[in-house]
Order: sequence, then structure tokens, then C-alpha cells
Amino acid sequence: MSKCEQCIVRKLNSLRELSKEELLRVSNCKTSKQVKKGELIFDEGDHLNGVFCLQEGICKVSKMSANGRNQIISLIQKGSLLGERSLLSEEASNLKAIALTDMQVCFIPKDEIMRDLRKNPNFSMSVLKTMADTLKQADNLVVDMAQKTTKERLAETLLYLNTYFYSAEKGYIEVHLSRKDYADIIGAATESTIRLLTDFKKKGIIKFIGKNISISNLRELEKIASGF
Amino acid sequence: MSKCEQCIVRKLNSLRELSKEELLRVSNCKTSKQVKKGELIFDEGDHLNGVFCLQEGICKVSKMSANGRNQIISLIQKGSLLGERSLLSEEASNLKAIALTDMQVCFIPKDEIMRDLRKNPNFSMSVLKTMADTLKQADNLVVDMAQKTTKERLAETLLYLNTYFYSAEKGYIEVHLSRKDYADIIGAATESTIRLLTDFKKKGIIKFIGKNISISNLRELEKIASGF
DNA sequence: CTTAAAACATGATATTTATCATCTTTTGTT
DNA sequence: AACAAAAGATGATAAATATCATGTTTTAAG
Repeated sequence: MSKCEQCIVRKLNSLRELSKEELLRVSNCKTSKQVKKGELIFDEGDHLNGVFCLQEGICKVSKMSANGRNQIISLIQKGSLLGERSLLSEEASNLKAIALTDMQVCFIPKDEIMRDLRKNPNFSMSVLKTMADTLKQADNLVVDMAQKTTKERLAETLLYLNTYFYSAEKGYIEVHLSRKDYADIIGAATESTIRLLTDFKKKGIIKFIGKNISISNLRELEKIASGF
Repeated sequence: MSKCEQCIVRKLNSLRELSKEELLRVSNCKTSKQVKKGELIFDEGDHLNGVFCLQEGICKVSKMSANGRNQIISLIQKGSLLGERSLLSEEASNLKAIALTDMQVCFIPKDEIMRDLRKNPNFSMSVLKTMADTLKQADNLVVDMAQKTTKERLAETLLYLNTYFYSAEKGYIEVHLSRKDYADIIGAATESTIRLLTDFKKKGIIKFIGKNISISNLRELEKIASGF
């Protein structure tokens, strides 16, 4: 199994704050596994007892609502930690994570991380800062969900995907989301979402063939996202 | 000025983890002030440089959306800390806090808290845990906003208020929110919100005279909140 | 390659919600 | 007490969105 010290990905998250010795211990107790596209990483109700460090790939994090519909809260890519909250509360996970691409995922047991959190202030401060950022994003998401129309939310989602997942080489957004995934992100019915996408396409704002989507008129999409 | 060591309220938040000496230092650098109902505690864009510890009263925390509408993210009551995120990022506040009742508020400068966060693992772990909880709540709120109808959200809001702010003595929910506040919580138009409240009243689910609201049929409200 | 299942798409319609207009009631100020 | 301003209320209407029905295309499994 590869060693954390040599892992470039850890530079992208709070683990960068760990000392050589701490990292060595983490390296010795971590497990690593392959997750295929579409597979479950963890489910709502699971007791995680550790955090995931995403080596490669992208996953969607979602939550079931009472009425049985799924809401995608965020997309997480390689370099991020996942499941930090399980460290801090004894509760089961309130979220579910599913791979959107083939993935390489490391799992670090709770005990090891907890020890570092208590011993290494730089590490705990970094985790705190990350959570603060996530919280800020969540607040923004709440406002968007509460006040924007589905059209505005879809425009915003496309802009977001374009920023983080556009491949210049391929000429389109690299994450392949189903129409239902898009619907689950913006919190709309799948049919409504399809209609909106078709509408954007007809107006020359986006192009798509199947799941390969690209933006043709960025300015216009930005206008729509911000409500004109 | 009163001393933190003798303050009962601190027992309710992460400050409970501070040692006597740490608390003494906090006590010596904190400032305390009275905030009248309706007054601003801090605004979006303010650089806080510290946290607020709420001694007495309730405030609403909100955020302006791009289209100029206000969204109330949460209600915070005495015993809570407010503005922790300002400690962890250099950014200006993305939220605004306004008093819903007369309040007594302490302000603790950033530097003092930061020092304790780094030196006292129990304290930083407690802050981490609080943020994790807040984050979980935020995720739940996102799902509600995205997938519930305005009626369901209003029902849920009333249930929440009833849980945390019902006064058996007075016989109604003690926080006095305007119809616009309710609208800003559920993310709906004020007129729609009034119609929903009137509808609940007509159906005998709630009673109200002005801003004094009480729940008559809890079971029914719970049904509505969960979408039947 | 065939076939069934899943995903995508679109029309028709119903429901939900916002907006605009107007009126009434309450609140706070002089 | 008188009055203006704010908050609350309600009707009429328009706009946004969901739902149901159905057909087409794509995908995956044998």
C-alpha cells in the first residue's frame, strides 16, 4: 500500500498540517480501496468511525428527504476529506456518498485522527477553517434554494460545474450527471429540469449531446443565474 | 463589569471548556453591551474580529440574496456563541444579526479566543463539535428548502418555534416574529405566508392574535410538516 | 445482435406560488 | 386624541413548477 508521506493529494487538505511522525502513523493504519462509478461509499445511517481521503475521482453527497426524494448537497473531488463530522459526533451519518467516477479512496480510522486533532493545533485549526468554509457554502446554498427559481439554480449549477469540471481537452464538462442528478441538485422535478436544459439549448446558451454538456454563452448564463 | 467566571450562560457553550486562568483572561478583555429589540448586532460585510456570547435574548441571523430579498438562516438564543466563523477566516461576515428581543451581548476579541483554541484541545474540540452540528442543521435546511412546499416549511417552522420558544405561562410562542420574518424564514412571499397562517388558523391548527401564536393541533401540524 | 430496462423527452394539465392592487388594522409619534 | 406609517389581510391574476401520460432514445445484459 502506498504511503501517505508520498501522496500528493494530502497537500490539498488539512492532512498537510501533520508532522512526519503523525503522517507515518496515519499511513500505517489507513486502508485504501477502489470504488467503481455508481458504487456507494457510505450511506445515511452508517457509523463511519473515520474519515475518507479522496485520492482520485468525484463523488456526490446527498440526503434523502422525508418525502422520499433525494437531494444532492455537494460534489466532492479528489484531494478532499469526507466524513469529518463523524469524528466529532457519535451519531450516524446523515449523508450518503456515491461515486460519480471510478475512485481511489483512503480510509483513516477515527482514533488516529482524533489523537492528531488534540495534539496538533495546526491540524485542528485547519479542520476548523475547512468546516467554517463548508458552513458558509451551506448558508449560501440555503439562500439559493429558498429564493432562486429553478432556472436560476440550474444556471448556477452549470456555472459551478463549468468552473470545477470543464475539460478544455474534451470540450465539455467532465462529470457525467444524469438529468435526475441535475434535478436532485437544484431540487426540481426531472421533467422540469429536462425542459430547462432543452430551453437553454434552444436559446444557444449551452450545447449538449447526451451527458456531455458545454456552455456556449457564459455571459448569458451568468445573467440568468443572478436573476438578470 | 460582571465576570465570566460567574456567568451561568457560558456553561451552555464551548467556553465551558476553558480553565479558570483562561476564563479570567477572557473576562478581562471582553466588552459587554445592551442591544435593543430591532437593533443590529453586526451586518454583512462587517469585519468582526471576535465572537459574541449571548447573555440574554434572541436574535435572527440572515443573509441578503442577490435579488435583494432577505433570508433568515437561524434564530440564536442566549447561551450561544455567534460569529465563530470570523475567527477562522479573514473574510468579512457573510451574515447579519438583528436582535428580536432586548439583549445583553458580550464581545470577546479574536486574539484571546484564538490563543485558547490553539492551547486548549478541549475547547477547540468543543468548537469543532458545535460547528459540525451547525453544519448538519444547515444540510437539513438545504433539503427542506429544496424539496418542501411553503406550507410544509411553515408548519416545520412553527413546530421549531414551539419547541424552543413556547411559554407555558403566557400560552403562546414567545418570540415575536412579523409576518415578513416568517416569510423570510420559509423563503416565501409575505402575502403567501399570511395566507398560509390564516389557512392554518381557519382549520383550527393554530391560534393567533397579532404576533402571539400558539399551536392548537400539534399532531396535524406535524403531519403537514412531514408532507402527510 | 437482440432485447429489456433505464434514461431522456415532450405534451397536457393541475397545483403551487408570486405579484399587483387595495383595504383594514395596529403601532408609534407628536 | 390625532395622524401617519407600518404591518396585516385579502382578492384577482399571472407565472412557475409538478404531475401524469406517453413516446423515443440510449444503455446494459445476455
